[in-house]
Amino acid sequence: MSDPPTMQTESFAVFPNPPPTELARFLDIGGYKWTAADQAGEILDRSGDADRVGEQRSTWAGSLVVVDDRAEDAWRFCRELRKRDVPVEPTLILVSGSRLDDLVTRDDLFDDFIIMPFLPQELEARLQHLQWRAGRGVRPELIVYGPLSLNVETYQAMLEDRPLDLTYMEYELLRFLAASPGQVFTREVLLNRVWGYEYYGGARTVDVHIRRLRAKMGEEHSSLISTVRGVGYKLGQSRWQNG
Amino acid sequence: MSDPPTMQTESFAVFPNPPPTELARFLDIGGYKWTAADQAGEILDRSGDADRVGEQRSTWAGSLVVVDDRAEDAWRFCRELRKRDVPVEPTLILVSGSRLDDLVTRDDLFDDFIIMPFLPQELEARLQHLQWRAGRGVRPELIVYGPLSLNVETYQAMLEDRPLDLTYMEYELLRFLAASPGQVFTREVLLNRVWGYEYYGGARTVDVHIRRLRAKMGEEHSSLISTVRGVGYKLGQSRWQNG
DNA sequence: GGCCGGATTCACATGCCGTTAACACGCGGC
DNA sequence: GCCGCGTGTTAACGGCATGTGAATCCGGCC
Repeated sequence: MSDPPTMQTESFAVFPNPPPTELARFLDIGGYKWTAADQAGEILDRSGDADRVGEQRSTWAGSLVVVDDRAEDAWRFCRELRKRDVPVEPTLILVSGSRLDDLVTRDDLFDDFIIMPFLPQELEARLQHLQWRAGRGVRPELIVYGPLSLNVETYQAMLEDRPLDLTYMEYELLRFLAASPGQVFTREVLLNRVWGYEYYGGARTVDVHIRRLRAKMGEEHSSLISTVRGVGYKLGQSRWQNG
Repeated sequence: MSDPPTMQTESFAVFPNPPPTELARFLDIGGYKWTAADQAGEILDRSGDADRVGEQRSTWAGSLVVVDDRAEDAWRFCRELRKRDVPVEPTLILVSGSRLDDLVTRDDLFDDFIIMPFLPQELEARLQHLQWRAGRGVRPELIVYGPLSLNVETYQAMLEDRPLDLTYMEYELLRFLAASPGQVFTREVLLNRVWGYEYYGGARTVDVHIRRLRAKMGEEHSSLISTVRGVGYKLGQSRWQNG
């Protein structure tokens, strides 16, 4: 039936190794997984061979190829990737303005390109659009804390790979807490930020919703939300406290 | 009127009218044929009707849409073009850096984009690459999700190999949902994206169309569209593993 | 140990919100 | 013009999420 939300073990293949710092920074900050290589072989070896033991078999979200100094190597890299049946697509080319002419007659080797130096927002948008074209949709926006993960787009919550079905208010409250794990929020703050600034209700309302959340989380995880007596609630324990 | 019979008079549809001078200059210098318009209707009228006398029937190489001041109009332009059976594709968006955010969640409306102000060489390369892609027919015309499949070109919907006959609005709504399976859309978003930004109507309208869709899908498949209480609707199950 | 403030738990009333049916309007065809 | 159809609106219904009050429990403090 409907496939589970693809747990992103998918990573991007990046040429060259090491990639330009601005690219590495972008990928790391954006939370993308990536693997750099100088030879297409290194990538392809890691793809197939499920029988290879002890090593994680990777699937690929696409490839990012920098065409600059080592232009010939870069294009060879692309050509290699396209040859194999293991799709490491889509391919996005990062090209310096002076090498724009390299693109002509090579349309078959890439799916999109971007000029360096690039705006992070532009690269973000291009990657997203490529993913969309590939039928993968936008990569899910997830809030993860320990065993808990919230998919903001589908309004789904998972606890240790089991779905948690929450009501609207429960979800909103949990999402707010999970957005700042470890931070304590007073009931008043929670009422303002989750229920809305114009909301005037008793402070007990928060208590009850916390209670319902804990109940749905089950006994073993109910302590994920901890009470700070006299103050309010927070998600998770502070590390320095008692331990 | 005296073009050689083999000569296609393909030109680019351009929004808005008049386009920014830098774009007009680029097109003229590059020897591209183009026609600017403010309404998609002007473009579409010029497409069909071969019997229309004294007026040149045009075929289109693609469309160039500037998203800047009149962003809403621009997106409506794109949407109109995508709806019709007359393909005015591929679509390239020219967007100012400050409006890059407009691109997210609109992946279905364009094939590529470029940031203004642009390098002529970059636009040249993008147009060429788009043409190359178009020749290969890369654009997917089938949307498939589980037992449901939509043929975007023929406006036909199938459910478990049985044809579903849907009205126009029903089809548009279902297509929009199916384009991002699992993602929840509020009624407001659906009204904006499916009915159009200029549409102001009651939110109940969405409910009723969802109801009609579910009815036509039959009892066994009506759960394909799931309700997220307090939020909106989405395509796909609320829980993906047995439950 | 007793007192007290605060947190937890339970039960219940309320009203929001999704569902559904029925109707009104506009448009195109016969 | 009439009729059928696609579409949007309105209203009634009903379920369930939500909020509230009260009882109970717990932890800290004198």
